[in-house]
Amino acid sequence: MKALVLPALERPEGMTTHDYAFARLRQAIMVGAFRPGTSVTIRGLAEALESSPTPVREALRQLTSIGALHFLENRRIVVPRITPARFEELISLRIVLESHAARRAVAHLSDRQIDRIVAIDEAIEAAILAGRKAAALIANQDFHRQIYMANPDQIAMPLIESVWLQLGPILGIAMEHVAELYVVDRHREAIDALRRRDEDAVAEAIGADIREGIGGFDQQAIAKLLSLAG
Amino acid sequence: MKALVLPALERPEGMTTHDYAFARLRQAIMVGAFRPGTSVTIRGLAEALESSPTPVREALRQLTSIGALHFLENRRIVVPRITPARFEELISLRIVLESHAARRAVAHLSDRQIDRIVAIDEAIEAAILAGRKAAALIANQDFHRQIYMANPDQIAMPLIESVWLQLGPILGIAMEHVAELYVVDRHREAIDALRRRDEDAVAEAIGADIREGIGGFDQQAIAKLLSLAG
DNA sequence: TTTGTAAAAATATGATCACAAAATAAGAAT
DNA sequence: ATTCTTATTTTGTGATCATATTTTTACAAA
Repeated sequence: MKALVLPALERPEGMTTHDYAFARLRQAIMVGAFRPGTSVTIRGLAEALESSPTPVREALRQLTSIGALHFLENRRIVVPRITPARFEELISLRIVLESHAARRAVAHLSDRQIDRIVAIDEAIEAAILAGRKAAALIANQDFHRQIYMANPDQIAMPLIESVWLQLGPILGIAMEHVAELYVVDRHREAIDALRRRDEDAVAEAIGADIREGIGGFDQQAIAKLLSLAG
Repeated sequence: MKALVLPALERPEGMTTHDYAFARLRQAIMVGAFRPGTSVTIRGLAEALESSPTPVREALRQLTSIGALHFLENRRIVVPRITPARFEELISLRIVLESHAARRAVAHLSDRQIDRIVAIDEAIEAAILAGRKAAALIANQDFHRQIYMANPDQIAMPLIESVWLQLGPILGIAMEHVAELYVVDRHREAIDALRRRDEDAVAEAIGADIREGIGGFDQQAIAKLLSLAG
């Protein structure tokens, strides 16, 4: 049993052990730290997190509720495997959910907020140029999140993050096998549409961004990645 | 502290205490057994379920992950309140998610499966005529679920159920204040479209079903319901 | 080598308990 | 009566432990 290492994460003062375990495990999955098919144990993670089974088990149960992990009938806990068909489903769900969320956020975005989103986009490009893959991924998610969250009554964000989590493990593999990031994104187009408050154009740009970005790997490349993940 | 009663639910042999607690609480929320704003306690539910805090807390944590409950900063656990704006967001999300899920299920539905869906639709009408509101609600959900689940690689169902759960408490209130159910549904139209394997028509019918069904209460009626829920 | 069986180890589960935080109740001061 | 303070009760949190299930290992039989 090799010792388990999780990506570091700051623990704010006053945060409960459970909340910290959940946040840290969630981030680990989100950035692809676990490979598909990996099995984890409650005790093992409790040790890695320097706590006890109880709060860890609660965190794991939550993660299964949002599709990030699977409890098998055996009571084994595994990182879900992804088939090409499942991958395609996830991407199409992203497109539907996020173009919808983007459209409904447009009316609530102030110029100030758009400026901040532009700054995030610049951070993404800087991270890509520096080869900081995980940082680029996080910043890219933040770009999308800042748009969708502008809608104060927004409901979709947790669902979208659930899809992101389910894509996490495959992203991890993709990052391993892609030497340099040449991310094609439509962020500029989305920003221009936001500035014009053009809801249709925003929805279209976000949809295209997803389709041509992570979802844009051709089927052959995906199949190869997924076979490596087996 | 009045004793808490939960809708009954059969417990399959071999089901863990945690799974049972989750299933029962989930169903209770889904059929509107809890009013918005209600606060629950771990110990109280453990007593009602004749178990201990540990498995109940795990179930509650899962339910918060899918938006069915809220852990406040106070550490109090409450059934979320719903504003008119939130309600509208939920309905629009249902439309987007479910018409998408329905469209992608069409190609996988066999004639046999469609026959079963027709049978469910008849069960819905029977329940409505008999005034069995909760049964009608459950059957209606089953109608939708059977369609979406026909897609074997389907990912959206858990997200859709999350939205259903968030609508549960308002449905409970609606059921209390509507003497007789006169549910307008587009199920026949959806079934006809399924038989023709017409994806666009199926998506359209499902969208209309949601829009004109639960979502079809006019804004004034919703506002009244929501004020009662406060 | 392969297959089947039994012992051992590892693991998930759920109840319990000590502790901390929060809410409630009770009483005093204004 | 109202407000503030204090004491009591209630409640969430997290560690621990006994138990049951599962997995792994060890070993015998084919």
